[in-house]
Amino acid sequence: MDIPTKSNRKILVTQALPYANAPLHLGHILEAVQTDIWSRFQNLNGNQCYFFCADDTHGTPVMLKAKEMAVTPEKLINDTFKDHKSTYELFGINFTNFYTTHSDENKEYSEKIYFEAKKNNLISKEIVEQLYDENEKMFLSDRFIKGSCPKCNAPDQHGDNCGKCGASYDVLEIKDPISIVSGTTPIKKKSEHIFFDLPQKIDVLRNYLAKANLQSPIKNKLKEWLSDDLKKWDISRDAPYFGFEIPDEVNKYFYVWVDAPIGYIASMDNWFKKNNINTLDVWSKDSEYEIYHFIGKDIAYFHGLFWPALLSSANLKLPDGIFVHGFLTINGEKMSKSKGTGILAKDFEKMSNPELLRYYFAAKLNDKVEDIDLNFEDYVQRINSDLVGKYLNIASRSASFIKRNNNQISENIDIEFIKTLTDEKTNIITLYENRQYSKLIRLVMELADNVNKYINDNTPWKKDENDAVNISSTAINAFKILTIYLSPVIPNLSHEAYKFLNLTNCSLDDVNNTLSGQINNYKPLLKRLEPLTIQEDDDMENENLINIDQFSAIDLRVARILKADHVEGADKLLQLHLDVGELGTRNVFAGIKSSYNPDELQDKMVILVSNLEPRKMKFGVSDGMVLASSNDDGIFLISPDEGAHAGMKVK
RNA sequence: GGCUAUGUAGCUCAGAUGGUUAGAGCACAGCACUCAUAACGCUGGGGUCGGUGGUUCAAUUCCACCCAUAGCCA
Repeated sequence: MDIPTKSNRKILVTQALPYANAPLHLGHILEAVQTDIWSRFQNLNGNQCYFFCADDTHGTPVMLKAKEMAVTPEKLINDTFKDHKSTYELFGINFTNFYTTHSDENKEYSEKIYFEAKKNNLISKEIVEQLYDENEKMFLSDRFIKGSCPKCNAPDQHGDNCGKCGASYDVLEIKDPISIVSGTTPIKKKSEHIFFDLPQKIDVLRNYLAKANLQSPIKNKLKEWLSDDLKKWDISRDAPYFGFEIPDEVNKYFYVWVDAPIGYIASMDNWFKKNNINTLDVWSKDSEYEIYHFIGKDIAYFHGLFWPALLSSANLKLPDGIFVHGFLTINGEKMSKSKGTGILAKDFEKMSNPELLRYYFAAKLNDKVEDIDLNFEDYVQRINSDLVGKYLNIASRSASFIKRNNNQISENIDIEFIKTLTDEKTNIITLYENRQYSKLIRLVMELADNVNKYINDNTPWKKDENDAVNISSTAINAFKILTIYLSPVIPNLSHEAYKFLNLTNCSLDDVNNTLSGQINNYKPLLKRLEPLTIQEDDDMENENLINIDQFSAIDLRVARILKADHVEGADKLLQLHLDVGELGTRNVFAGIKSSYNPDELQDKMVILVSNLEPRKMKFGVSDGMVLASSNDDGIFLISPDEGAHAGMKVK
């Protein structure tokens, strides 16, 4: 499906909202760069394009993360907001507005859309039975449950499917379920949930699929989902839940996936209000705006089905297109914190210039749903040979001749040669428009090769000064054109290049103008890169600083070992019965068998982490942890000085 | 387990709706140049296009199965 190429289009783009429980990683940046390049290109090409985003702040993971950090969810999302915003700035992401889903605007639009859906008979209620954590007084979604597979009995399996035998099951069927949140055994409990009647929207969705600008694999996937049994969508969560309360209900909250996409509208509304644009006009069915969402393949379901259905239920405009990209891998590996391959976006700055990562991503991005690999060796080669060796080299090698001419550009240039570059403008536009950035980069670099060849063939160093200046001026004009072509990808470098050329920001139309007057002395805009290494994080300790509240959250107690026993079948464990004074007695399994005999432990005083979540083990539940220091030499229990008695707090 | 996508030179990727010797950039080798950040230019080596079988006069391109990777579903 072709995007219209008329000019003066009004376009709104969004990227997926980053979740507010963690810093951004490079995968977030991949999407931001893809979207930002597209948005910058649209403006470069004379359209009005606005780019909106927000932090996605609601839901259980934020709530639990805040609890873990011993702060309020509001504090967590405020801090994360600042962090996300500054990280995006580092990579030159040029949002029109970066907002938050925890906002008045979002509440307003969530309620508005919900009421419309209700008015249109799309809302119903059903009783749902779920696992419930009595300790935390909360219902548990599948991801917060572990237990044994009901088919093969494999222990420690996730809520809805078994990693051992591949079986899938309802979370209620899992054997010996444990709440990951509290470590206790949940009970089954019923409660009323609110549902959105997705099946009623099937024709709308079919029609949408036929008309919208979607990549064919995504279209097929959505079709497949549509022809499966569409079920009603559970849009409520019971308290406690960090989110918006559902109006006219008691203790019911909107599921985060309801108000997250509505956050696109809220972010726009927040900015529109200050700029005299009517949000409902923009989102009306006969809107003059085009709306596109850039997302990762993991959330195609929500954006392709739920979101249009939700919008349609409130009679709003459906997005003109959804552009889906694949995941980012690093040096061929999936990003994973434990393997150390999940690079935080902020840490990348310590390794290399973020602007150059934009170029690298552009050189690999296309309109497909394929994963993209960031390979460090490839990255260095690519930057050095493309940007330094080809593109910037044109300016570098031409500038010296112009300098001898008092930096005066000649207007007597090789028009025919310049035409070979300006002739590519429509191709450049098409490639940007269709998000075929990798082809675009290849094309621009081919042009840069041609310019270098042109200089080589014309040997200005062998010519008299007049000819040399003409040849070099031709090359500098070519450099200007290439700079304009690349400017959505490398805005900062382009800006520096414009300064060298004595230009202010250029639009795509400016490729047809020739330079005149003086330019400035050329200073290398980029040095060749050395091979990249993942830095051992010097700031690691800083990053991991905890505050006093977090430390206070750990309840350390002096405990006396009443009795220690061997545990049958355990290689490393001893079972300890502890007297913890006012807290009573505790059963703890400690991995100290290699260094201690049970009888030498009797009456020994130790330090207990008393509020550690209980851990269910094969041999029973371990309720706490005793502190010990260890290395290859052995394990050494930590004891208080004489005089301390069981139950005393340690701080 | 079912379905989908991907698998092309050391690396990153184009491409072929089946048809003479499969392409580019980088890396590598040789030559040349000296304006430029040991940059640039020219030439060259390098691939049985994931594997096996089938359809066909002809397949890397179509079909089946298999393997690897990614994803979706139950």
